[in-house]
Amino acid sequence: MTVQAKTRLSPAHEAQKFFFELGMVQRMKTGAKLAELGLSFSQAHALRLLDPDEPMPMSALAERLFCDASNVTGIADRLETRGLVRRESLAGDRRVKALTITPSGMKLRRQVMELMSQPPDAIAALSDADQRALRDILARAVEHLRAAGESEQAGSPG
Amino acid sequence: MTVQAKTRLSPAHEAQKFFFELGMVQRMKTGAKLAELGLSFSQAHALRLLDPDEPMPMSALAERLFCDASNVTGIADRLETRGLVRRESLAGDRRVKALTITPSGMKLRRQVMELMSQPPDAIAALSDADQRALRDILARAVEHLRAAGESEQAGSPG
DNA sequence: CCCAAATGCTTGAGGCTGTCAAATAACTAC
DNA sequence: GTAGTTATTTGACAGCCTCAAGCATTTGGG
Repeated sequence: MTVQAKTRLSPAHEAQKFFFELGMVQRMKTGAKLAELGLSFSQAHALRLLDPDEPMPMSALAERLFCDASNVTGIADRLETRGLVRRESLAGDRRVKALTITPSGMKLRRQVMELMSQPPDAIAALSDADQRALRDILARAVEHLRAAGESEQAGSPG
Repeated sequence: MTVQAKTRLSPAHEAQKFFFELGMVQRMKTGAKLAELGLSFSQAHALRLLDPDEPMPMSALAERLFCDASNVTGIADRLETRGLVRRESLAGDRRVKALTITPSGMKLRRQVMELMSQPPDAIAALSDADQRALRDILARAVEHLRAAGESEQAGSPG
């Protein structure tokens, strides 16, 4: 018979609920803005991951996109068709094809970066103190993420 | 020439970056767990949105899924084929078909709820104080979300 | 040197999500 | 009761995603 019968969720669970809701809305909104640029979420994300100064092998992109290599073929096809990206066979190993951003790809990429790094209104509307606190807490969470990722690579993959 | 040359991003922008990264990883992980249950993300989300005690018209579900009504037809088809859900024509208006969860759908729904409301490891690993602070800040953010949503419904829709 | 295994990408089949436009059925209002 | 509206479905189309199979290239053992 505690007082908190109404909210029987743990703070982490409640946070997760809010996190999910904010993420959902944000995904819809950026999705719509990306559609105006003629890009799907995956295409935009791929464009963002490509380093303008360093061609990236398609397999490396697949890894960063957490998806199958065969999937990247299609995504690269569409980006290349639109002239945003070029396939270049690596000199050292002619099997690997590295993706290079073209000038027009660079231009679009800048728009995508701008658009996707914009915090959602709900976060922009928070007080300065809240924004800082949120940033710090999420930074710590991401740190845990990386720590877990590394121990997974090395030790017992549990 | 301020000191913060290293991190030239605003707190909100940095928060957004971390938020995106955490969301991305979480999506992958829950996606994998859902796949083990034979559910796609959309199917799981739909199952979650269905109130066990209150059949929901397909159009209402479409609205909550932020997608076209014709899309819900397919999702409902797949859920119904697996016996998780039933279409029931509304007594008052035989055009609308409301979705009801079947007993086996209820069972799976409970698993989905459990699975998707679980906070990601990165958040579970935070201190109690951080978890509470995160919950409170995100709660305020969600409040802004709702406020914006309501003013959008009523006032000038931008 | 040559063949086998490994590697990087592509292709094809198949399933899911999503959109739009058109069709159908049922309700509402004049 | 006829015209217009509304809820769902269908069909066409495109993208994402996976798996298995195929092809070219590289690597390594004999």
